[in-house]
Amino acid sequence: MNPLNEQCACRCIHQNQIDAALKDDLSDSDRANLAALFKAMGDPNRLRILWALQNREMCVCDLAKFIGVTESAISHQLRMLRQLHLVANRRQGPILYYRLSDDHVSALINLAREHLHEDR
Amino acid sequence: MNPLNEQCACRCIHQNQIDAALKDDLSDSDRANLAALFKAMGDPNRLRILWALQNREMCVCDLAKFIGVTESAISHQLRMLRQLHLVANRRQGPILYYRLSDDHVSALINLAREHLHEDR
DNA sequence: TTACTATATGAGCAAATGATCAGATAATAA
DNA sequence: TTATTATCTGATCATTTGCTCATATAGTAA
Repeated sequence: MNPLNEQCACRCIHQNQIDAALKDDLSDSDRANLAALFKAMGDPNRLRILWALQNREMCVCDLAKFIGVTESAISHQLRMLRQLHLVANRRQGPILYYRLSDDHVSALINLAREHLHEDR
Repeated sequence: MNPLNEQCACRCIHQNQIDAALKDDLSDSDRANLAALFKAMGDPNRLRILWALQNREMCVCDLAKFIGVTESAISHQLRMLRQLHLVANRRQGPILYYRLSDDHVSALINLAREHLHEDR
């Protein structure tokens, strides 16, 4: 053992730190759900959709033209965003108007922008 | 034109909404950087790393054992997290101790957890 | 210098992702 | 009913991702 106690038997492990990390680790479901949420926001096109919906409702074909992909692609993306409760919609005749489902979405985006724009 | 003005020449577009969305759209770099940030947090293993680093510094081999992957895998992930300014490190001898680089990371995770756990 | 250890890097590959296309479904109107 | 329109779904495919393995680099000590 060296005096700093920085080494260990099996390839440098600080076992107490590992045990502590395991003890307050995220639950399986929290981990999966959190990752799914961030992953959903981690695609440029989905992020653009969310950003645009901060200021207005939009229908599928509006979003398709806005992003520049097929309506099918938008519909697939909106399904994911719906399942994660990031967007909600209302029907008016044959048209579905999409909006952000709550304030957390905007808050997350703006917090992330703060991180990006902070001085270093 | 129907009375609700819900239709349009080319497949249901509300052109004014699209124009407005384009006008206040994210810049290319903001969009890319924001998406990269969320995408980085959108992987279960990277999220576990960030979560663990909220409460303690950890070295590469600690994290490898904690997550259950090779040190190489951890090193690759930490490089990404470093480049996005999500983690920082300090060297003590041959060992690099990693930590969260600022409070935004925790804030983002906790805000996302609020979203997940809210009543619906 | 050499030996040893912690971390980083590049190649390669299986799995996941995000798009398109074709076709299904749901709502409106004739 | 049928026709039309908006949206959704499933199949498919090129690209991206995240891992492991082998190797390179950097720091410490003899």
